[in-house]
Amino acid sequence: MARNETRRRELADAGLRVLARDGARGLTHRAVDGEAGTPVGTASNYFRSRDALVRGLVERIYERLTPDPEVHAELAARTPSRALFADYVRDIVTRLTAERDTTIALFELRLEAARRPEVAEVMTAFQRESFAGDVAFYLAAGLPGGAFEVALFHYAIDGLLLDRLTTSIDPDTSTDAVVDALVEGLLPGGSTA
Amino acid sequence: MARNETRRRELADAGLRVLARDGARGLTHRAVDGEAGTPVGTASNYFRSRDALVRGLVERIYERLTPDPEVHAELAARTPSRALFADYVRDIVTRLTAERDTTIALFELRLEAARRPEVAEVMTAFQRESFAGDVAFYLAAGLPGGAFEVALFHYAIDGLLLDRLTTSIDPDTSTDAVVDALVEGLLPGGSTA
DNA sequence: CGATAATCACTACACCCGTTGTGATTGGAG
DNA sequence: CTCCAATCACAACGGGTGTAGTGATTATCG
Repeated sequence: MARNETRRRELADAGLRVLARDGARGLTHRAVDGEAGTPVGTASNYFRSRDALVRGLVERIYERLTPDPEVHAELAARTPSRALFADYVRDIVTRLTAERDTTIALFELRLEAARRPEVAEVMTAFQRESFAGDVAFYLAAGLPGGAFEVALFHYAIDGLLLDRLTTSIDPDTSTDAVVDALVEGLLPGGSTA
Repeated sequence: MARNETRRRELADAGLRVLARDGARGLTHRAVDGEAGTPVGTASNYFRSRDALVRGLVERIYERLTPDPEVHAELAARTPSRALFADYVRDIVTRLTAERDTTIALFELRLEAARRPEVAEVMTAFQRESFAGDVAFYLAAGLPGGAFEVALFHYAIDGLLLDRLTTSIDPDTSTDAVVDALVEGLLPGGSTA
């Protein structure tokens, strides 16, 4: 009997929903079964321990958040420019805001990584890869600077997402306007209004 | 017998340490007692339920993170300028980085606020107040713009702190350099290198 | 100084969780 | 078709957790 990867994914997705909705405290084997609609014990069969469950969730996030190659290709085909990069950033923000559960779960796992080295390991790999991709795109767009500038964007966007997904200090401001302002300010060579 | 506020604070501080070290999952009455060195049952006496405990932690954070009036006054006495604001931001980042436990606990509570309205209430009050203070300082420094620009800083700095306190994408870059670049870019009227 | 009320240490209970084990079921290889 | 190995559903247990309750202690006030 083949390893049932589909069901494993479903369970992991259910786990991410639970993690987003109920927090680390609510993430239990039984809760995952409840969310996935599987009989009690199923999650426990697929992820033999709670650590294994968390690791499974990180790997699933890794799978879900790697950028869509189509969108990526489409963007890469366009003429490199400042506006192109703005679109790139906006796409990321839109996607992560839409996938609220995944993004909140991601924040939970980042905090978990601060405590558990094994989680940190998978997490670091994911972040580094994602970061490297962003830098590559940035350079391909012919923009000045490099890793340092992209890191600035990462910080700002993480903070923006956290604000948007939790208690916001400025809920009335359009998210796009914020992204535009960030691109304007953090990209070298911007207007200085 | 008077309400023992000192002990209540000690318990809350212990709770914040536990929350930072073990996460929401590890935050239990008994763990708080263990951390505080008080007999089992003490935390449960002071915070009658787990919800009450969490609320107590938020209130304690509120207490601990309100800016030091001395430092604030000292800064306010200086000539308003771009460099002054940079120092202001740097002070905040330094303080929050040093108080690692508190800051991580704060992130935990922000995620918790996304789930529990009662936590969100206290959290919103705290953030709004802190934000208003920053805006006031920003305006007093005679800098162009206002709430919108300060919000940008908030996002960027939250993201920076999260990066610094968990798995960093760019651990070798100096935090001060990042802050400088943010001030340079996000403050209207900066150089455009 | 005595009354009073809250703190404090400690106990007890019901509940839930992680983990492990055990047959029944299932689908593919020989 | 037959056998085999992995999946699956389910049960059980040891441990930890939230919560409430109970006297003893102690500080404060009339």
